[in-house]
Amino acid sequence: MMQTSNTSSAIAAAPLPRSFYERPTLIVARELLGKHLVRRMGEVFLVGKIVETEAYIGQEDPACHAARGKTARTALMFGPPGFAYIYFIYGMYYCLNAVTESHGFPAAVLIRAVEPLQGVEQMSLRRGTRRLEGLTSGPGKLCQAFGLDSTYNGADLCGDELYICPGESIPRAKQGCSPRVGISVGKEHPWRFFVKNNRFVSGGRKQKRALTGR
DNA sequence: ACGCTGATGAAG
DNA sequence: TTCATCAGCGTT
Repeated sequence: MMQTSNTSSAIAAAPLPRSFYERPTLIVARELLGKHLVRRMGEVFLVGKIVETEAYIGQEDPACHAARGKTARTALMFGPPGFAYIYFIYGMYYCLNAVTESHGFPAAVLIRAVEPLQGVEQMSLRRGTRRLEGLTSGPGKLCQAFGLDSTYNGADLCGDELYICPGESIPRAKQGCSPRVGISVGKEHPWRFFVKNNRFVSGGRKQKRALTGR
């Protein structure tokens, strides 16, 4: 049976079914809040509760990577739902998305932040910091903490290495939404979702500045 | 406010 | 082939 230790107690939950992802992206983005992102390395588990997401929806959404059509990079977004789309950005970071909607319609949910639940030591080592807050509060940070890079691009989120399973359900009243972070187009859509008053939500630089009034 | 860093895709 | 752009982060 599965080993049990302080750092890697077994996760009994099964991955969300593919049908979870094969729905309107805004619904998936909201419902992913509270779910558990899991990376399994043998008997060691890294687990985080998703607390911030963003929806990128189709070729009509100018901020969506697939807005200018299907390319080698964006082909995964056009494929079947429930797979990981991981891209490299700003020369240093990776970002994790879950492909949504039906095969042929390009859309995905960016996982922007998680609350560390399990494997904190591993995450701290990869991140090079001991500070719990800030360990996974951002799309680049969480990929670094979870050790996710382009080798996981296309990974099946319904598989057993990198997957998302039911955690808790976040009631609508505890969800917040806002425009998406760090984009220059498509700002009119409030397609960023987060768990209110959760300290692991990134917010992004502009939003932090906005909160402090600068 | 900037430097870091490299893939991407549009322009030529 | 060059070039601006970039769904970010850390330091200043």
